[in-house]
Amino acid sequence: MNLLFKALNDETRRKIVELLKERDMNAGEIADKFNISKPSISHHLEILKRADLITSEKKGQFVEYSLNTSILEDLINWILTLKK
Amino acid sequence: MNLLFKALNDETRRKIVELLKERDMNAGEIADKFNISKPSISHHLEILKRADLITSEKKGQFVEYSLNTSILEDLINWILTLKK
DNA sequence: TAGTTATTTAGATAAATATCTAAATATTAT
DNA sequence: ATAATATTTAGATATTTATCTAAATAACTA
Repeated sequence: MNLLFKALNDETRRKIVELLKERDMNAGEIADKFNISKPSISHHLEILKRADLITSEKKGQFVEYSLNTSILEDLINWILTLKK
Repeated sequence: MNLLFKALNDETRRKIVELLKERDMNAGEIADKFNISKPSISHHLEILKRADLITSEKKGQFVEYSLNTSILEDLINWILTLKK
Protein backbone atom coordinates (compact mmCIF):
# COMPACT_ATOMS: atom_id res chain seq x y z
CA MET A 1 0.00 0.00 0.00
CA ASN A 2 2.88 2.27 0.83
CA LEU A 3 4.61 1.79 -2.52
CA LEU A 4 1.32 2.24 -4.31
CA PHE A 5 0.47 5.56 -2.69
CA LYS A 6 4.03 6.73 -3.07
CA ALA A 7 3.96 5.92 -6.76
CA LEU A 8 0.73 7.80 -7.33
CA ASN A 9 1.81 10.80 -5.30
CA ASP A 10 3.31 12.60 -8.27
CA GLU A 11 1.61 14.38 -11.13
CA THR A 12 4.08 13.12 -13.73
CA ARG A 13 3.65 9.52 -12.68
CA ARG A 14 -0.13 9.80 -12.66
CA LYS A 15 0.04 11.18 -16.19
CA ILE A 16 2.26 8.30 -17.26
CA VAL A 17 -0.30 5.89 -15.90
CA GLU A 18 -3.04 7.73 -17.80
CA LEU A 19 -0.99 7.55 -21.00
CA LEU A 20 -0.47 3.82 -20.60
CA LYS A 21 -4.19 3.38 -20.13
CA GLU A 22 -4.58 4.31 -23.81
CA ARG A 23 -1.82 2.11 -25.19
CA ASP A 24 1.50 0.49 -24.42
CA MET A 25 4.43 2.81 -25.00
CA ASN A 26 8.19 2.57 -24.92
CA ALA A 27 10.34 4.69 -22.63
CA GLY A 28 11.24 7.21 -25.33
CA GLU A 29 7.64 7.74 -26.37
CA ILE A 30 6.69 8.36 -22.78
CA ALA A 31 9.56 10.77 -22.23
CA ASP A 32 8.53 12.73 -25.34
CA LYS A 33 5.25 13.59 -23.65
CA PHE A 34 7.00 15.54 -20.90
CA ASN A 35 9.43 18.39 -20.52
CA ILE A 36 11.57 16.28 -18.25
CA SER A 37 14.83 14.54 -19.02
CA LYS A 38 14.83 10.89 -20.03
CA PRO A 39 16.74 9.83 -16.92
CA SER A 40 14.08 11.43 -14.76
CA ILE A 41 11.33 9.65 -16.65
CA SER A 42 13.27 6.42 -16.31
CA HIS A 43 13.34 7.01 -12.58
CA HIS A 44 9.58 7.59 -12.49
CA LEU A 45 9.02 4.41 -14.47
CA GLU A 46 11.08 2.49 -11.98
CA ILE A 47 8.96 3.77 -9.10
CA LEU A 48 5.77 2.81 -10.92
CA LYS A 49 7.23 -0.61 -11.63
CA ARG A 50 8.22 -1.13 -8.02
CA ALA A 51 4.61 -0.41 -7.07
CA ASP A 52 3.54 -2.98 -9.65
CA LEU A 53 1.46 -0.38 -11.45
CA ILE A 54 3.28 -1.01 -14.72
CA THR A 55 5.28 -3.81 -16.29
CA SER A 56 8.10 -3.60 -18.81
CA GLU A 57 9.25 -5.81 -21.62
CA LYS A 58 12.37 -5.41 -23.66
CA LYS A 59 11.62 -5.37 -27.38
CA GLY A 60 14.85 -5.08 -29.28
CA GLN A 61 16.45 -1.82 -28.33
CA PHE A 62 13.19 -0.47 -26.92
CA VAL A 63 11.57 -1.13 -23.58
CA GLU A 64 7.83 -1.27 -23.76
CA TYR A 65 5.74 -0.37 -20.75
CA SER A 66 2.20 -1.54 -19.98
CA LEU A 67 -0.30 -0.62 -17.30
CA ASN A 68 -1.17 -3.25 -14.73
CA THR A 69 -4.67 -2.46 -13.60
CA SER A 70 -5.02 -5.45 -11.31
CA ILE A 71 -3.05 -3.75 -8.54
CA LEU A 72 -5.66 -1.02 -8.51
CA GLU A 73 -8.07 -3.48 -6.93
CA ASP A 74 -6.08 -3.26 -3.71
CA LEU A 75 -6.35 0.48 -3.77
CA ILE A 76 -10.07 0.47 -4.40
CA ASN A 77 -10.60 -2.06 -1.64
CA TRP A 78 -8.64 0.05 0.82
CA ILE A 79 -10.77 3.04 -0.02
CA LEU A 80 -13.99 1.08 0.15
CA THR A 81 -13.25 -0.16 3.66
CA LEU A 82 -13.14 3.47 4.71
CA LYS A 83 -16.55 4.10 3.28
CA LYS A 84 -17.74 0.97 5.08
CA MET B 1 -6.24 15.20 -6.73
CA ASN B 2 -2.75 16.27 -5.82
CA LEU B 3 -3.64 17.19 -2.24
CA LEU B 4 -5.57 13.98 -1.85
CA PHE B 5 -2.73 11.72 -2.94
CA LYS B 6 -0.28 13.76 -0.93
CA ALA B 7 -2.41 13.39 2.17
CA LEU B 8 -2.70 9.64 1.77
CA ASN B 9 0.98 9.17 1.02
CA ASP B 10 1.92 8.67 4.64
CA GLU B 11 1.37 5.67 6.88
CA THR B 12 0.51 7.79 9.93
CA ARG B 13 -2.10 9.78 8.07
CA ARG B 14 -3.66 6.65 6.60
CA LYS B 15 -3.90 5.23 10.10
CA ILE B 16 -5.53 8.42 11.35
CA VAL B 17 -8.10 8.10 8.60
CA GLU B 18 -8.72 4.49 9.58
CA LEU B 19 -9.16 5.51 13.22
CA LEU B 20 -11.67 8.18 12.29
CA LYS B 21 -13.60 5.63 10.28
CA GLU B 22 -14.53 3.99 13.60
CA ARG B 23 -15.49 7.12 15.47
CA ASP B 24 -14.87 10.84 15.77
CA MET B 25 -11.90 11.66 17.97
CA ASN B 26 -10.24 14.76 19.35
CA ALA B 27 -6.64 15.67 18.63
CA GLY B 28 -5.33 14.33 21.91
CA GLU B 29 -7.04 10.98 21.51
CA ILE B 30 -5.59 10.66 18.05
CA ALA B 31 -2.11 11.61 19.23
CA ASP B 32 -2.29 8.99 21.98
CA LYS B 33 -2.50 6.29 19.34
CA PHE B 34 0.95 7.12 17.99
CA ASN B 35 4.51 7.43 19.22
CA ILE B 36 4.77 10.81 17.64
CA SER B 37 4.65 14.22 19.27
CA LYS B 38 1.40 16.15 19.40
CA PRO B 39 2.69 18.94 17.19
CA SER B 40 3.56 16.38 14.52
CA ILE B 41 0.10 14.85 14.73
CA SER B 42 -1.38 18.32 14.53
CA HIS B 43 0.60 18.85 11.35
CA HIS B 44 -0.70 15.58 9.88
CA LEU B 45 -4.26 16.57 10.76
CA GLU B 46 -3.80 19.84 8.95
CA ILE B 47 -2.65 18.06 5.81
CA LEU B 48 -5.64 15.72 5.95
CA LYS B 49 -7.90 18.71 6.42
CA ARG B 50 -6.39 20.56 3.50
CA ALA B 51 -7.19 17.52 1.38
CA ASP B 52 -10.73 17.63 2.70
CA LEU B 53 -10.39 14.09 4.02
CA ILE B 54 -11.32 15.19 7.52
CA THR B 55 -13.18 18.05 9.12
CA SER B 56 -12.70 19.59 12.54
CA GLU B 57 -15.01 21.18 15.03
CA LYS B 58 -14.05 22.97 18.19
CA LYS B 59 -15.82 21.56 21.22
CA GLY B 60 -14.82 23.51 24.27
CA GLN B 61 -11.12 23.10 24.74
CA PHE B 62 -11.07 20.04 22.48
CA VAL B 63 -11.00 19.85 18.70
CA GLU B 64 -12.97 16.96 17.35
CA TYR B 65 -12.07 15.44 14.02
CA SER B 66 -14.36 13.51 11.67
CA LEU B 67 -13.75 11.60 8.48
CA ASN B 68 -15.22 13.01 5.28
CA THR B 69 -15.80 10.05 3.04
CA SER B 70 -17.42 12.00 0.22
CA ILE B 71 -14.04 13.16 -1.08
CA LEU B 72 -13.12 9.53 -1.60
CA GLU B 73 -15.56 9.42 -4.50
CA ASP B 74 -13.17 11.52 -6.53
CA LEU B 75 -10.37 9.12 -5.80
CA ILE B 76 -12.41 6.07 -6.73
CA ASN B 77 -13.54 7.72 -9.93
CA TRP B 78 -9.98 8.54 -10.90
CA ILE B 79 -8.98 4.94 -10.36
CA LEU B 80 -11.98 3.60 -12.21
CA THR B 81 -11.20 5.65 -15.31
CA LEU B 82 -7.88 3.85 -15.43
CA LYS B 83 -9.58 0.50 -15.39
CA LYS B 84 -11.82 1.80 -18.20
C1' DT C 1 33.61 -3.35 -36.63
C1' DA C 2 32.25 1.44 -35.96
C1' DG C 3 28.63 4.49 -35.43
C1' DT C 4 23.97 5.54 -34.01
C1' DT C 5 19.94 5.13 -31.14
C1' DA C 6 17.43 3.72 -26.75
C1' DT C 7 17.55 3.30 -22.07
C1' DT C 8 19.42 3.11 -17.51
C1' DT C 9 22.88 4.04 -13.82
C1' DA C 10 25.74 7.24 -11.06
C1' DG C 11 26.43 11.15 -8.70
C1' DA C 12 25.11 15.82 -7.46
C1' DT C 13 21.78 19.34 -5.92
C1' DA C 14 17.71 21.88 -4.57
C1' DA C 15 13.18 21.49 -2.72
C1' DA C 16 9.79 19.13 0.04
C1' DT C 17 8.54 16.87 4.18
C1' DA C 18 8.31 14.43 8.79
C1' DT C 19 9.87 15.12 12.97
C1' DC C 20 11.31 17.45 17.24
C1' DT C 21 11.33 21.09 21.25
C1' DA C 22 9.80 25.43 22.91
C1' DA C 23 6.46 28.82 22.96
C1' DA C 24 1.84 30.77 22.03
C1' DT C 25 -3.15 30.51 22.28
C1' DA C 26 -7.54 29.09 24.03
C1' DT C 27 -10.53 27.04 27.31
C1' DT C 28 -11.91 25.19 31.69
C1' DA C 29 -11.66 24.92 36.77
C1' DT C 30 -10.32 26.51 41.40
C1' DA D 1 -7.04 35.89 38.59
C1' DT D 2 -4.24 31.72 38.47
C1' DA D 3 -3.37 27.26 37.31
C1' DA D 4 -4.09 23.34 34.48
C1' DT D 5 -5.24 21.17 30.16
C1' DA D 6 -5.70 20.93 24.92
C1' DT D 7 -4.10 22.27 20.71
C1' DT D 8 -1.53 24.82 17.37
C1' DT D 9 2.34 27.74 15.69
C1' DA D 10 7.30 28.70 15.09
C1' DG D 11 11.66 27.45 14.10
C1' DA D 12 15.21 23.95 13.43
C1' DT D 13 16.99 19.62 11.44
C1' DA D 14 17.54 15.31 9.05
C1' DT D 15 15.67 12.55 5.45
C1' DT D 16 13.47 11.87 1.16
C1' DT D 17 12.73 12.94 -3.46
C1' DA D 18 12.51 15.10 -8.18
C1' DT D 19 15.50 16.75 -11.12
C1' DC D 20 19.73 17.42 -13.82
C1' DT D 21 24.21 16.16 -16.59
C1' DA D 22 27.55 12.77 -17.74
C1' DA D 23 28.63 8.17 -18.39
C1' DA D 24 27.55 3.23 -19.03
C1' DT D 25 25.07 -0.47 -21.27
C1' DA D 26 22.59 -2.64 -24.93
C1' DA D 27 20.96 -3.30 -29.51
C1' DC D 28 20.45 -2.14 -34.13
C1' DT D 29 22.65 -0.56 -38.90
C1' DA D 30 25.88 0.45 -42.48
